[in-house]
Amino acid sequence: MESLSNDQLLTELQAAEDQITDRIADNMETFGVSSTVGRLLGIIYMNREAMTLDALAEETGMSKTRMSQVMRQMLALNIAEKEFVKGSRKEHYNVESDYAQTFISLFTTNWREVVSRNMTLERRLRERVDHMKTSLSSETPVEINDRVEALSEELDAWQAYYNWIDRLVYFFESGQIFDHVPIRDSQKEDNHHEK
Amino acid sequence: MESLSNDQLLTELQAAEDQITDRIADNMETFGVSSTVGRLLGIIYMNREAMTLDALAEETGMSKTRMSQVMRQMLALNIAEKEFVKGSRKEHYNVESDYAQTFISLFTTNWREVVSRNMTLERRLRERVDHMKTSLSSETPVEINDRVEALSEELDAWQAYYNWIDRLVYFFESGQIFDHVPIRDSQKEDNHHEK
DNA sequence: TACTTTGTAAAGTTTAAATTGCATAGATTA
DNA sequence: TAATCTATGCAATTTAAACTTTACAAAGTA
Repeated sequence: MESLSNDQLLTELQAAEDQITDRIADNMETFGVSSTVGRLLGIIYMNREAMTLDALAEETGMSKTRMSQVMRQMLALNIAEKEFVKGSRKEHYNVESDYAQTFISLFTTNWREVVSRNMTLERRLRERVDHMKTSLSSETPVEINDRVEALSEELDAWQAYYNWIDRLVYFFESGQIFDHVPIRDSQKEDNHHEK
Repeated sequence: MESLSNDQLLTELQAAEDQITDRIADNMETFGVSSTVGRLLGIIYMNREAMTLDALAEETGMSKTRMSQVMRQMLALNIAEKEFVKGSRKEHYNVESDYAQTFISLFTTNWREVVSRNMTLERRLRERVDHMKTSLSSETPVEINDRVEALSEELDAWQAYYNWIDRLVYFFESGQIFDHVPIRDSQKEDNHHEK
């Protein structure tokens, strides 16, 4: 294989770094966030230090307004933070540099929100079902009785599920997950679990 | 509070069931699938038995073509399956009725795909980095040296991360997660973890 | 055989999301 | 105080996704 000139090396480096950025962006979509969120995460991460909105706009070729919107979204998702840089008035944004930590932030932020939305509705529905139950009598058609009963059981299953997710989120957030699935695989050679 | 007539009960039941379906659909978006996927999941789930494309189209008011598209997607995601019904030539589709199992199917399907896409790229990139390394010499500018080194370390971190996700997926898929976060919470009274 | 029924591909349309350009508030400097 | 610069709200536009219509192949039925 040919040895590479310095110029070729630089080109290769840039290409490889860009591919990593692209893939980070790509993977981020699995969390249901827009690809630009992933793009910025990749760019700031690979830059290895905090960046301004202007720098990001420059890098992506997008408008500064969009950069502002996306960074705000990332702050809300807990995967970026503002960083003070003395001597500069501009806001500098940095991202979590630990992949697994980013995973956990996104996972917990997303699901915590779902759990919250859900438990509220569950409480409201349960009140209504209880009300229905008090309206049942011996003259109520059996079909209706069954449906109310089924609905009540459905709410139980529902509650159990969201309670499970809630505990799951905590399992991740508290770091307990790392006790059972450690970052570094203990089995060095055979690092793939059996089929 | 007023007691409800049978007609009112039926209306209330329908309203509650619809709200559950809607919320299932809503929550499904957290997995990054379209809301219609969630809608169909909710409808078939609440129907408690397999449904045909025509029935789904009827229920949703959408075209049969769209139902076909979405069901195919759900099969790919492992959250639905075809079910043979004798005496009918139509295809009948059913869905997983266990919430937690659905969660796991979606989680593992999505991330397994990410891991796969990723490991392929990682291998290719590593070859190229190795090639770059052989091209380095004592005359190579230190800046280039550093970047190659940084890239190489980045690939290590990357590999460790995806390997972690791979093991994480297995942790869910194999059901080990339930050993540590059981479906039914053991602490009945205090079923919320401390802040 | 011709005639239905079912499911899906291809192409076209509609709807929703992402993105931009402009305008402006707030903060900083001179 | 005016002059300047940053970040963001908002309306307008572009782009991508969801969805529909039409068309057709495969398999069944009469």
